[in-house]
Amino acid sequence: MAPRNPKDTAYDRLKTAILTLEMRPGADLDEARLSAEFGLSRTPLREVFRRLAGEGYVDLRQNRGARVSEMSHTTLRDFFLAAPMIYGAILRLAAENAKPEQIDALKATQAQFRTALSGGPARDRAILNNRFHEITGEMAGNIYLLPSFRRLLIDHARISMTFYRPADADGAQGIAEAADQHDRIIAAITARDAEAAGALATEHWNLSRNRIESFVMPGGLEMPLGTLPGARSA
Amino acid sequence: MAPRNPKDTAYDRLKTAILTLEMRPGADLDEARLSAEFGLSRTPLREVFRRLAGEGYVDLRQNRGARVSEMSHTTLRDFFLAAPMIYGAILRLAAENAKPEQIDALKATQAQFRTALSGGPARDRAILNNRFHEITGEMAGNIYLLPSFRRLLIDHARISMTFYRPADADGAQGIAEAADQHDRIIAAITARDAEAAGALATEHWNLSRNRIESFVMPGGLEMPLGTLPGARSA
DNA sequence: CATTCGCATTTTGTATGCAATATGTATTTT
DNA sequence: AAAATACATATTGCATACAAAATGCGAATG
Repeated sequence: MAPRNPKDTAYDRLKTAILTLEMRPGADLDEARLSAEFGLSRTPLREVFRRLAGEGYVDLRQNRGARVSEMSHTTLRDFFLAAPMIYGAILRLAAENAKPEQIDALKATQAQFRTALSGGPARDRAILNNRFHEITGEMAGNIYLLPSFRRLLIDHARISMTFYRPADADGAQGIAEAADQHDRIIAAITARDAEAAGALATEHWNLSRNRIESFVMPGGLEMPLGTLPGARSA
Repeated sequence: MAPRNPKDTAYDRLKTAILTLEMRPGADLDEARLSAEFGLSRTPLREVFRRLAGEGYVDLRQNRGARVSEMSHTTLRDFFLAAPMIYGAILRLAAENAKPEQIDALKATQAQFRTALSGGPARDRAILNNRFHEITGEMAGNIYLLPSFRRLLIDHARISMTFYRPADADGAQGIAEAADQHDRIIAAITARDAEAAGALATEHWNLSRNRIESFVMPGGLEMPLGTLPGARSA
């Protein structure tokens, strides 16, 4: 879990920073600054950028710096088109193929996630939720589905950060519900029940979508129009 | 289409070599030899390797060379699990979102493909078929589906190379059928008929799978068992 | 006063040399 | 003779120096 060499450290730190929105979409990555920060020369750092680019964390532009990959309205739409299908497939396959040690890892991560729910920082919640889903991807073990799945998880983490933040009552409710779904997912996988797992994927995404919808399209502020100067007050 | 700088040239040549099986799965890429061949130093070539690795063309191993990504029985199974779903989604979205100039590009590629069918080398057929599907991916324009779709196309090209080779009668028949399906795909996309496009995806994969099945599991050679020494001939 | 052009500065890209790691081979040891 | 080990060779990884490209700024011009 703890990478020794500075290169893997740089990779991990950048990855985490991007997932938690510590580095905002569109922000550019300064080779000089970061190589100094991680105590490593530009050459290996640039290789880390290439790797991150391949996985969808950053975008590279010719003769221009690397940038944290963007998120737009379009991507949000595309996201909810692709996510249920891919995640449904992943969970089905996870239920069919999960190895015992992977199930143990999933349970351990879920335990940590629950701990983070009661008191940890939003950052930890998002990272542990991400890790939970990463493991389901490993369980499925289909190398053709993983690239898209991993790409989805990146933006899922970033979108989630909005509602893993200091939560209002509704937000906390949603998070608790998500945690319960995780438990049911673990149960379905343990029971090798592909059907149930697939159904849970849909459920899990519906919850996510509802939370995001209410975030993107809030109820509307209840404020009267201002009165024009010269107009008579009622 | 023609990349100027040696870096893009290296990227393109390696990509093509891998897709056409000119570089076999598992073959290792010699930094020294290739950098000499492409007339560029090891540093940028290593960056090309990172890029190719991110897209699934090669695998990188710590302190070991880069290798052309492997294909096994397992991957073939995973392939046919994932392909119909992803490709179905891609073609649906392509029908919904294709832009006129993309449709033109698709038609142009299909024309070239047909030309290559009558007389061109197997290599060209595979590359043009690959290009055809790449364009449908661009039409769909969903950044979350593309990573898996592109990964599938790599192995699709490599698997296809087996039956785009000097074809027997059955093989030629299959290729002609595939070309016809391409035309129907173009028609569905032009008509913005997502349903038809999705159905054609399934059809297209069934054809592929049948061809591969008959290649992987051939009819069986009709040869009698050899007689044991000392056994009496009938 | 806005715009454009040229120059200085910053940033990205590439080459090379050296360090670290892996690989192959010959020698020694049992 | 087989196995293990030490050494030589080859290959990969990293840092630095230099080249090329982009950016920002100021001056000149309309």
